[in-house]
Formats: sequence, C-alpha cells, structure tokens
Amino acid sequence: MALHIYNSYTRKKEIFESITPGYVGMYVCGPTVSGESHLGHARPYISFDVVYRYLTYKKYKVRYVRNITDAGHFEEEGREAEDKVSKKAQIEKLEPMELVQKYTNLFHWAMKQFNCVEPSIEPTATGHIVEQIVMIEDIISKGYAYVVNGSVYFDVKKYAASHDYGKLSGRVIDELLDAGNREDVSRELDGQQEKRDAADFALWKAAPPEHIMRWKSPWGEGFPGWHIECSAMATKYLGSNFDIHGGGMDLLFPHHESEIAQSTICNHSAPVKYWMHNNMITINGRKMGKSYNNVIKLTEMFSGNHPLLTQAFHPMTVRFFILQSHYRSTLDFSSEALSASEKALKRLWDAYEVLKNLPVSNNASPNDAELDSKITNWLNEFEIFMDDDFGSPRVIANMFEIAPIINSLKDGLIPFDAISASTLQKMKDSFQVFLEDVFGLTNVNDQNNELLNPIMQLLLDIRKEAKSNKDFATSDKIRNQLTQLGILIKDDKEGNTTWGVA
RNA sequence: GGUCCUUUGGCCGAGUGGCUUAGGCAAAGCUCUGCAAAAGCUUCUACAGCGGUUCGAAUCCGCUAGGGACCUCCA
Repeated sequence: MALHIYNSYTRKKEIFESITPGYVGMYVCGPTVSGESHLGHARPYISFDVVYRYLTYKKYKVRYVRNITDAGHFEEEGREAEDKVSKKAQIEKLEPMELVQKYTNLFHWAMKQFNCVEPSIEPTATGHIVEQIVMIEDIISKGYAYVVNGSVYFDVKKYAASHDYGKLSGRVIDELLDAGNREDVSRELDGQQEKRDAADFALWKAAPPEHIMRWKSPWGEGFPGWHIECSAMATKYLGSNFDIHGGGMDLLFPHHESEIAQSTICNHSAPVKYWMHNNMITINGRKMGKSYNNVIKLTEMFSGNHPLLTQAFHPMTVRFFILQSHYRSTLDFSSEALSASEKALKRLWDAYEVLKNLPVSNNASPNDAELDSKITNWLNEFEIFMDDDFGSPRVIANMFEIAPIINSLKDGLIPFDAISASTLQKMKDSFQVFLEDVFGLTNVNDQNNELLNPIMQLLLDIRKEAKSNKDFATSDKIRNQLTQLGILIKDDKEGNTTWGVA
C-alpha cells in the first residue's frame, strides 16, 4: 500500500508521490521564540516528527526545514505597532537577541525531551532578511505589491483577480476584500488606512523610532512581515516547489494562504504539493492559547507545577498522549487523560521489554496457526495504518492487542511453539521499528544503571531466600520499602523477580 | 455575521455502509500468589435528537440541538 496523506489544499486524502523520487522536501512552521513553548506547541512538532520519521522509514531522503521566528511582529491591533520581541525584552531587561536566544535554547531543550529529531535545517528569520527583501522586491516588480510610507503591502485584490486566494483556508475572497467596510470588523489593523484594501497584508513594515529590531531596506528601516519569512526560507532551501508544508490549523489563514500568494507570484507556481495541518489541543473544549489564558507551559508539564495538573508528566507520556489521537483531530487535555496515557505507555513498554528478552526458538511452523496469523496480521497493519494518513492511534491499538500475548508467552500461558520463530522475530522487529524509530518513544524507566542493578539483584536474592524460608516479615519488608521508594517488584510464575521504577 | 469542523460506552479516544462496531484508563469478578503487586481471563459496550436515501447506516443526505475552530497574534 502506498502512503496516503490528507491534503488540506484539496481536502482529500491523496497518494503521496514526491516531486523528486526518493527525496522529500518538508517545511514546518516553527516557534516564535518570544516566549516559552506550551503544550499546544508540542503537537505539531511531535506530529511532524513522526511524519519525518515515517518518511525516513519509507526510505525517503528527507530534507526537513523548520524555522525559528525571531523577528518580532505586531502584538495588538488598534495600537501603535509594537515589536513583540523588543517589548518583552524591555520588560525583562534583556537584549532582544538575548531573549530570543534564551527561548530558542528552551525550545531546543523541550524538543530533546520529546526525542524529536532535529530538523535538517533550522533557519532563523533574522538570518534571512536579505532573502526576504529580495523576494519583496520581486513581488513589487511584478506589480503585486505597493509601497506606502516605508511599508510594503501585498495587493490581494489584484492577486485574487487571477489566482484563487482563499482556496486553502476556504475563505470567500469578496468578504475578505469587503472586510474593512463591515461593521462587525471593529478592530482596526495597524496601518489599515494606508492599505488599498483591508485584505492586503504587510510584506515589510516601516519601524517606528522606538522599535529596536530593525533592518535597512530599499523602503527605509523596518522589519519583515510575518508571512514572508516562511516563503523566503522555504524557497531558498527546498526550491520553488516542494512536497510537504506543515503547521497548525490555526495557521491556515492568513499565514499559509499568504505564503501561497507570495510564492506563487515569485515562482510562477504554487509552492507546495501537500499541505498538512494538525488540529489543536484544547482544555475543557477550548483551544490552548495566550488569548484564552489557559496555557500550560512545557516546563510546567514536566514539573507538575500548574493548578490544572495533579502530577508531573514525563515528556514521553505527553508524546504518547499525542500519538494516541489522530493528528487531525482535536485533542482535549486533562490531567486524567494524561494519567491514563502514562499507565498505558508503561504497560506497553513493559510488554516491549519482555518481548525483547523472549528467546527465539527454531520453531518453523506454528502450533496455533490461527493465533500466529492474527499476530502477523496485526503487525502488517502497522504500516497499513501509518500509510493511511499516519494512523498512529490504530497502530497503538494493535500493539495493545499483542501485548497480552507477549506477557502470556513469558508466563507460559501460551506455549512458545504456538507461534513460529519467524513471527516472533517479526514481532520484535516491528515493535522496535514502530515504537522506537517511527514513534520516537524511549524508555521512561531508564534510571537503571551499573551501580543500581547489582544492588537490586542483591536485595531480590535476599528476599527470595527469606521467602523460601517462609520469613515473610523480611521479604515483605524489602518489597514494601522498595515500593515506598518507587520501585515495583514483580514476581512471575517461575519464581523469578523483576523490578522497575513505578 | 461569514466560512468550516465536530457530537462515540463512567472518562480518553479509533473506526468502516452490512461481517460480534479498536484500544487505553476506571470499575467488578475470577485465575495466579504465603499475602500482595504484576500478569492473564471475563464482564460492563456507545455511536446527540428527528427525518430521509438504502435490502441494510453510528458510518451517506437534510433539519434541530450542543460544542468548537478560523475570519486578529496564534501550533
């Protein structure tokens, strides 16, 4: 089965065929590093990390570009244009670039916690001012942008006359063009008066004197509009036409719509073959976002230091939580849901550890052909489900179908010759590939270390001895106190004991 | 106001026109156990409401109700 991807642009699932066979160019809108990342930000980066990993698994050579937006944009309309980055910097008494660096570092730290693969290229907006200016000049020369008072605006009306502006986001162009005249649009965009039409968007903004972040341009000192950076950097590193552009659904309009317009004018063709958008993470049914005042920062997530959290959550728990739902569905956050994911992940990973240690026999044919083929089928579906627009929840469901079988094999409830050696080997391989390589999950309980292991073995030996002497006081003491320390003792049928961090 | 999406069992969440209609968490019972835990087995089992299309719909269409997103910085 071939990989199918839901294309936001056509609103259909399409067979994925890369523009250049064997190669994939993927651009994902990265963070604005003027503040700390929150749980909502985790979704696209984890979702597209899995996309990247899966494409790699499918033998594509992927160039994965994810930008860092470190040039400030507007904060509030109806007031004087303010650079978000420089404003915050004054509050915190930091240099703008110092602030940007701080949050970039924090973002990178969080990505590492989530075990996200680093992008191939991570370009910054401030590092590509020249490219953006060149692109704006090109748009002006082609007649689709105009200069007013040192700012440059994209002429949406002119573009819409010959192009389908609004197709991606499902906007009706007449309404956009009409927006400035409508009563319900009471909030005035900055610079609205100097635009030819309300729907026009800024390519370059003249910087007021108090603006710290500013660059020289043919139109005076200023800073780039929000949308142009992605167009410029994507074009530079992936070309005029590339395969996948990803981001949150909230970026559909105006960001991605505008990107299409800009790039189409400059490159004479639509820039992106497959647009992918992840849905939002909500809290109590409401999107997590600054304006709603309901964000949980990632540092709070990992520390449990937030009123909505009953405990700290491991980054892998968050990652698993996100993978348990489809990337295009909204995902409602709650502490309970996270706790459920935590337990589920632990159960799954424990089974995986057991699986890794199961001995592979030379059993050529299964004694229980029905079970053997059921397992084979579940394993084969891993790839089938992922091929169907990255159906990670269904893959996980299949893994949970197999988990009890793994445990039963270990406990002898299912004899080893029930399944063939090749099937067992396939189980090991498939779990390893999908759990670790594709889903990017890692062991949560990797506190095991060289010193602790022999000490634990010593304690378990003493306990075993005590048990065989019916000295249950001693054996229970060891067990109970270890439990208090957060170490779980598991006895199996053969009298063997394993342990793990609870 | 416009555009679009969504509504699944106690909770979270997959999913397909029909074949017993995932999975996880929680709960209950059982097996195992010195007692537990872990593990295994079993049970509980839904598709907002109303109408329509169909031999047959939770799955397609319409209406109603609830929820949400975007239209503004936003993942």
